Amino acid sequence: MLKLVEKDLPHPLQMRFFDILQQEAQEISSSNSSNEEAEEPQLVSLCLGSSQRTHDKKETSESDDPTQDIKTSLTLGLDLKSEFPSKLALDHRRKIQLESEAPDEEGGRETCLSSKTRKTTCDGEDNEVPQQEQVKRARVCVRARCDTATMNDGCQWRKYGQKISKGNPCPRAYYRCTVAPACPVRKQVQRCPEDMSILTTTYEGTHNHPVPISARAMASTTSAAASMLLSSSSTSTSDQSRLSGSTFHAALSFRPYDSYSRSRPILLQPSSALNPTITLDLAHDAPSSTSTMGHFKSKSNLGPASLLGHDYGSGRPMLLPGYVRAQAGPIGLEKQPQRGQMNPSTAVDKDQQIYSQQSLTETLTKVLTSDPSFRSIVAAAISSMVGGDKASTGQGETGKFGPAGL
DNA sequence: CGTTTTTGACCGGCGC
DNA sequence: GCGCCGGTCAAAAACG
Repeated sequence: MLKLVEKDLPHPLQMRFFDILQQEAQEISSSNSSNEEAEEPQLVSLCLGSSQRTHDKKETSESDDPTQDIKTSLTLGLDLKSEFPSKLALDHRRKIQLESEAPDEEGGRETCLSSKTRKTTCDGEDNEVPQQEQVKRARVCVRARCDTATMNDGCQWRKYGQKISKGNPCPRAYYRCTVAPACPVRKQVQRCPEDMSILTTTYEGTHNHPVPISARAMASTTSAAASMLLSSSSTSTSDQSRLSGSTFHAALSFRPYDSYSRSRPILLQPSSALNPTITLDLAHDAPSSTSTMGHFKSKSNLGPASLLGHDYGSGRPMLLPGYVRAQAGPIGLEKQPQRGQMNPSTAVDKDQQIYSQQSLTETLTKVLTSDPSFRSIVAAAISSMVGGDKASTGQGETGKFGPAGL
């Protein structure tokens, strides 16, 4: 059970921040048929997973229509159920099970995330695991200028692997959240080869524990972004008409996040990956460290080309709304009570970095949650991508997000 | 000595 | 079927 303790709220700004998030949540919930979430709006476990489609096509009724796959994989939102861990910590659960019981009792279920996971068995609860957990999860990719090895998002992470990915000389590091032993959240960190000061952090999964205050900014940011995918999927495509007038430069994309760190910021690229990935580009036109968020950018290889970054507005990086700029600097966030060990090896000026990153993520969240024009853009992009068929795609648990976020 | 990081091996998915 | 690739595991090393 994931409850957010209001008393943890450190600062009026945070309160305001959460207000915005809750407003957004209400919007979303009202626009979706989801009902159970509305009962306990304070329970915040963001489920970025997709629904209606299993991760392994072998398990599903295989769909010949790729667009159908996309349609059914767009569900994002909060999972407010109490059985959260059983739903979201599958691979960790597997690990626990392996430690405590005989492994591989019956390798029938293939609901876990990783390929390895599929090799071993998730426990019997899997029967109750919604399909949402069987699909690849949405990912939120954050690009930001960062001098340290990882962005300090407030959570504790443990590195469990590193790989050199093809096409990028910079190694990709794999981290998992260690705030809670069974937290399924993972992140991947990779530097942009073209600009080593830009760090690409991809978050996947949902924390199954209350996130530290210091982590809520990022968690909420990524939650909001992911929720945007969901809420937008039920928005009319007529919103596309608003694109050209929008302040934001955005394109939506569902593509292998892996290719994200490549050179082209917007890339139309075929993909079989079903992980919806939304990218928050904080690095564009932003001075390092105190970066005002350059713009929000998400990309789609599936959406119409007109959405891919060159068709609405001037095509130039957007200008931020005034309030964003105003808050771009370090703002009154409480100093982190616990900083975790995000980056033990670096951090010469850690405080400054923390401040700037927190302000950055918070500002981003505000953009995501409060700017209707942006919502429209994303909505239009998704709508076009899914062929306008929203609402009907079985968004069982959708439409909510809250401070706990990812 | 417990925890974290490193790093080679392993596995499954996917494209050819 | 084969090879490439991304992601994860797990033993060893490093660290505090």
